[in-house]
Amino acid sequence: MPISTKSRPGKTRPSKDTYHHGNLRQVLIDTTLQLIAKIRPENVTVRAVAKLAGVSSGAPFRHFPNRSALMTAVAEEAMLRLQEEVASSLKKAADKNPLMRFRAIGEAWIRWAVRNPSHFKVISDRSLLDSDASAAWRKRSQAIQAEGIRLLGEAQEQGLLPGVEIRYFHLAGRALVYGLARMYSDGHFASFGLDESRVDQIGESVLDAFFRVPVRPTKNHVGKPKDH
Amino acid sequence: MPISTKSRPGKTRPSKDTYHHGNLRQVLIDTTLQLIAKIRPENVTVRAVAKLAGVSSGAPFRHFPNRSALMTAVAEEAMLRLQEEVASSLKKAADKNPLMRFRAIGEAWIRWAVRNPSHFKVISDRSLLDSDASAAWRKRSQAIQAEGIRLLGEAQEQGLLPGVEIRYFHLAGRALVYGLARMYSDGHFASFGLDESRVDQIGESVLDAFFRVPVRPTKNHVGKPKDH
DNA sequence: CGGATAAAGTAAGCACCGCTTACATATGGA
DNA sequence: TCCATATGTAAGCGGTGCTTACTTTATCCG
Repeated sequence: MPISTKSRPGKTRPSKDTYHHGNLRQVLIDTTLQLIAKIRPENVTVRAVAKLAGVSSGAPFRHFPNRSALMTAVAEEAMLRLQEEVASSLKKAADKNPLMRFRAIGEAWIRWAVRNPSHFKVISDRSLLDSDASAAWRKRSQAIQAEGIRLLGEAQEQGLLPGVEIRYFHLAGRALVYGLARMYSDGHFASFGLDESRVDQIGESVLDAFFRVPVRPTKNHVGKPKDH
Repeated sequence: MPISTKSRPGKTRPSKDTYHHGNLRQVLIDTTLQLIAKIRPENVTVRAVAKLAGVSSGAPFRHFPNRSALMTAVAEEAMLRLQEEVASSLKKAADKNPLMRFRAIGEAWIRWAVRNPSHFKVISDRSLLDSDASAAWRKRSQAIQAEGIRLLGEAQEQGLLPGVEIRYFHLAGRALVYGLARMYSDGHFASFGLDESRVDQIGESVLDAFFRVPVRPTKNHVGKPKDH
């Protein structure tokens, strides 16, 4: 079980002693996440969210103009967490070369997608979201992109990427990481003979392949079975 | 406009002069594709398909047990086309080395996804499909996988992939291509500053980056504006 | 304070959805 | 020829997103 269901940014006091809820907006967001952890996000209904939150089926529409807006609010939280994960990953890799720090972004991406499957689902399936999403959403997403491109520029200056167009190398990295996370999320792993519980190690190996890190002969591929 | 809407495998004679339709099953599949070309597949309703095909809203359920089964039938056609595209791509690359033939599979994948967006959409969003899809579907998919791994094995024997684990190199290639196609399909290109009409050339450049093909100095990046 | 006003809840209902049931019609084999 | 079967229709069930009309509560200002 991911920790997604625990509320975070808001206080989430679902005390419904009074007629007015007090903090229904945040409670609805958290409740939606709770449901996405159990059933596919496209099957989450506003009515079910309202019921679980203990309000009438019309109440959510006082806080969100429509279902997509609710999902978009969830996506905003998701993107915030991704940005945090990326920042923490970059801090850990501060001493490494720019190419490896670029890789650290990819690792953070995969780690985030795996540990927050509910968040990832709602972000990756944009049909659930408002057509032009929120400004905050776009900003965070683009900040991560910009950092990646900056790092690749540094790498090229240091001669780490001879003859490579960084614009497309960046896009390739993004597509790689996004594609892998989505394959995991969509349950494609089984048809590739992959063990879902080893997704972290698989992610590392895939990045090794992308960055052409030579196979380490004594690499321990056992790994812990699961931690949840 | 993609050619997806043109019927192919069936004769598709939607003549509804008689009470009985004659070939409703195939007509429904083609009609579904027509609709997916216009609206998101998750918004395609059975009722709308039935109406467009000129039958009652209950008629489709004589041919498909549920909506997912209809979508799965569309996906089967899609996978058939993908396999054809891969086969043709491999035939053209017959004289090249195994690594470049592996790349040719990826090129076919992207080309297929771009030219048959309706098909791609229905295949990539597995939540629309029956949980365990069809046997034919899985078989075709796995045949393509097997060919890719075989080619990488050959490449390694010829020393073209020193120190790379082919299992993960294969997975990386698949994730790369799938991720790029999905980014295109989901409209992520705009937020990456990419021109959707140049997707073919972008795909080539991304594969260049993945395979570390050096930048060709005189590469003409102008290209035609659009052909549709 | 206290009362107007706005915010935020409820209940009921609309059109549409996937899917089922009961019935009507056509087809093809004995 | 006749009837079993395949395949269409019409009507309807429960569930959906969302709206409307109404009710209750919080807030703010004279």
